[in-house]
Amino acid sequence: MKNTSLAIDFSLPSYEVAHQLIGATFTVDGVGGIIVEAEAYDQTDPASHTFVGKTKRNASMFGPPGCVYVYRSYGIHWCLNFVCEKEGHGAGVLIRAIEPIVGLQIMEERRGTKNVRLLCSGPGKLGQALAIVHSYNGMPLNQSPFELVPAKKPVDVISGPRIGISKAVDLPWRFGLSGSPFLSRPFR
DNA sequence: GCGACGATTGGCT
DNA sequence: GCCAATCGTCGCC
Repeated sequence: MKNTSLAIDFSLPSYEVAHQLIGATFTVDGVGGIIVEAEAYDQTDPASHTFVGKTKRNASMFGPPGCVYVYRSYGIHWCLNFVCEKEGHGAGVLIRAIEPIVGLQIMEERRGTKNVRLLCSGPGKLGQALAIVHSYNGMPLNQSPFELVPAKKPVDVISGPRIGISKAVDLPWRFGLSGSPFLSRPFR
């Protein structure tokens, strides 16, 4: 499948947005790179944080599309999502992996490694490398410190089952840049 | 108030 | 491959 989008349309269903995001460049305070892996979630999905309805934690995912949803994972990591579809729908995309491009040295320092493959190859690592903090929760993507630039050329996108979930494990809502060495795990 | 459990990671066997 | 770390959120008593 080819990603042919010229702009990210966050009013689309989350699986469409996740597909469009592959190949886009995303930075926080000028640090980041190319999104190579993302997963879609929505309210009809038992694996989604929003499946149980609106709560204090997931409230921003029921907010306007094009904003971020930040949550704490396993009491340790900060994970980053983009809100999709329509206010009140509870849909979003988890950003799982980025190919590090800009601000490599800063990311190396934050992550404590010089192995570029280990900088952003997972939602928790990415959160640490880009210094995602809870105060970003609900903030719009189209303004500082965020910058999101769609892929300029079509890229090869592959899909498969999502990772680390126990419900709806068969839904192929994980999307990735074909052949990228910067994925959290390979597609098969 | 209390307990179970994660959209994970990194270190050890 | 297995497992501990670590804590906010949610569900139930």
